[in-house]
Amino acid sequence: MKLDRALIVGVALDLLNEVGIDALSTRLLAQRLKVQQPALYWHFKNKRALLDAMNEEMLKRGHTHQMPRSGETWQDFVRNNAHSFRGALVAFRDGARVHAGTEAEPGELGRIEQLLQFLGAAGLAPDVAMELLMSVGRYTVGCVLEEQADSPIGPARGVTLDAAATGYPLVAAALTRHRAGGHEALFENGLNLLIAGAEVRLAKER
Amino acid sequence: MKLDRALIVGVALDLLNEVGIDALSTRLLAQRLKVQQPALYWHFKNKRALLDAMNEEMLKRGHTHQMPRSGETWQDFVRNNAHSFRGALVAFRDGARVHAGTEAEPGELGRIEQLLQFLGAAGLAPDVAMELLMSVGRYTVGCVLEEQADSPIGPARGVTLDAAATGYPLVAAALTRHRAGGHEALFENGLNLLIAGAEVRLAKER
DNA sequence: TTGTTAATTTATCGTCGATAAGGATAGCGC
DNA sequence: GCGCTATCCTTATCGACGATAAATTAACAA
Repeated sequence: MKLDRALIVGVALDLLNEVGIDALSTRLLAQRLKVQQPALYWHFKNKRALLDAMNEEMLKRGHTHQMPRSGETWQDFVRNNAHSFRGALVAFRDGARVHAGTEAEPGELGRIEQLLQFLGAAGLAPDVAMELLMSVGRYTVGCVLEEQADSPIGPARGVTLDAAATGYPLVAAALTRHRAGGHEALFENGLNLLIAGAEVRLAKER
Repeated sequence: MKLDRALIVGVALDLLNEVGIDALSTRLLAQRLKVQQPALYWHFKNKRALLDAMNEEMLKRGHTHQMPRSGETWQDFVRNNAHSFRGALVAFRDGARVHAGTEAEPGELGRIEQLLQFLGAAGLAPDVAMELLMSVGRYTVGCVLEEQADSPIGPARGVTLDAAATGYPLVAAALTRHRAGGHEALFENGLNLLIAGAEVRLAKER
């Protein structure tokens, strides 16, 4: 079987889900590809480049809602866009850590220009819109990073936390409410705060 | 010179600022301490434990505003608290990456209980207050992570980005506005969105 | 058939985190 | 003062990692 970048990235993503980013070595990946380790360096100049490509593929597969759809309000777009981004990161083990290591490339500028245009039509000045998008992006990465950080295996952590919360009634109350919604609900909540905050800023500036 | 945990952590933090987290090896640290590398393993069971201790010290030094001060509104507290947290992370090179690797320890529960009590007095239900605090925390980590990610050396990146933005008037406009405030203003902006969002949620639930 | 380019293997480097085993040092009962 | 013990550090070494150099094979054009 002949190698190429797409195949390597695909298998690397599979492997990422199996072993996590800390155990994802070039040697293990090469073994899975039935190839010697240095072969990878023909297709990628170093591991960082491979991880960048994995990040790109991850987003390409999962981040489907990059542009506003027809009839979408700006609030809905920001919300859907953020969920799409989060979904892409959550879809892979340690997805957020893979993403966080990459440097924001230019080339996305055309898309961003269109977004600023869309949000501008709704009354958001370019800088305000940009700030909102960046805030949501950073919030999203922060959320998924923490979400994927805990519980190497098993939900033991949650139990321990609940037990420790005994004696702290308010914390306990808040925790049980959280347990219901899970990570996604928690994410949605902060996202709503950001959007609501942008709404009042928009209302004030009119 | 005799070693102890505090000395090791202190020198490790100095070294972190000099070389960054990727080059911070146990060997380099040991050399700086005029000691052989395995000596560190008497005081810390592994490197993870050392990084945890560095994180703890980092927050202890910089995160000074953990509890509300007298006369502080809940909005001011959340804002000040977040700035204090951010300040602690920004104070060290790769501070956010050091922090992001650590797992949220229990033991902070007592403090959180007090915070929920304080925010509760302002009308925020325990779960709402908790969600706000967590959202702000994750947003903060996401922000600093990205802020510390770019520009290994020099502001070359900003220039390249500006150049690339030519032809995208809205992006260019937003960028120049950002250049003025820098990372801190950008952080403050998203923080204000979160707080404003929480305000409207509070107003609605009354 | 020969020459050339692309793709991979073999061999090896230097560095890393970590462990095992032993030596040194200091305190302390006796 | 002697020996016991716990603490703290050194020496030696391991296996795994990312990466490079050089030799080798495969593919294909002239």
